[in-house]
Amino acid sequence: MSGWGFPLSRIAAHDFDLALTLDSGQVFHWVKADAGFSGVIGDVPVYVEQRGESLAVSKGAGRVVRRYFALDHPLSEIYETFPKDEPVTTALGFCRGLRIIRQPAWECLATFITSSMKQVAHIQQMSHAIRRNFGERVVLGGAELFAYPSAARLAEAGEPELRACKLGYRAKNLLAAARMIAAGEVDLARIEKLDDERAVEELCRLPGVGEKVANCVLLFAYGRLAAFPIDVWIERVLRELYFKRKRKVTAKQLKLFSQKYFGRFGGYAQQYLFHHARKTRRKGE
DNA sequence: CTCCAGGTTCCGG
DNA sequence: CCGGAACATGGA
Repeated sequence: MSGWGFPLSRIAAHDFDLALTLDSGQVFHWVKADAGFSGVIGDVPVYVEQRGESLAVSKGAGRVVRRYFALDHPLSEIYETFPKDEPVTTALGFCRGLRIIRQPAWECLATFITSSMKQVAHIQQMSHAIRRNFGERVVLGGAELFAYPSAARLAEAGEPELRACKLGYRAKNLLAAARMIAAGEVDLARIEKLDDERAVEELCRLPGVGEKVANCVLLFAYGRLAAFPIDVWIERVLRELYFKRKRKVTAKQLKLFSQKYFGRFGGYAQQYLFHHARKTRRKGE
């Protein structure tokens, strides 16, 4: 039993760091609760708590949790494919146990549409506001949680209601994207069948989705572990650590370099470099 | 107050 | 293809 009076069950979780994973900027709605975290996976309210090499999870959620947190990813095999250079080695030492999770495609996509030019803290606020205002309310023990609203649900919202969630100019994009998905103009299930390049192209048909967001979705929702999103942090890392004394380095060059240099699990390397940079960089530098 | 944040889009070289 | 600018909002 947990402190809030719902039953727990235990599942094995080797090479997994729950807190690290939830703090790595992949997903934005989990909250600390008791000795663990509570959140919603799809429409299932879940409590998760790390206990060494296993997890205590709210009863019945074991299978969903295993899949969501990608406990089947072969981390040691993935680490072996990493380039043996200083930046990646340092990031790996900092991030061991961080897993690339498998989020439901729509909520991942929608959340990253709202992420542009926003700090993680603010993305969290927007995610919570959208869930609270439009999402299905679910209950776990005494606590109430909210699922992410479907595309169809958001499609019938008004732009002012979305702006009330502090989305700013992103409201228009999220609304338009929700309408296209709800209308079947873009089919997220079909993305599964496309190769990475085609999938990015298809996702980029949605307003507010460019290459960076599309790659985040491939990586964090579709399990395309080679996808390598290049945001401001990773761009800095690449420029400063891999192109140290180069005059002009274009976006195209950064993309080509990262795709061939980091290999078939480049997404993992990217996430480790990102998280390490974000957590260790002081503002003056 | 200023700076900047897990960008995208549009526009002129 | 490349560099700039506009676009909202709130932490730091």
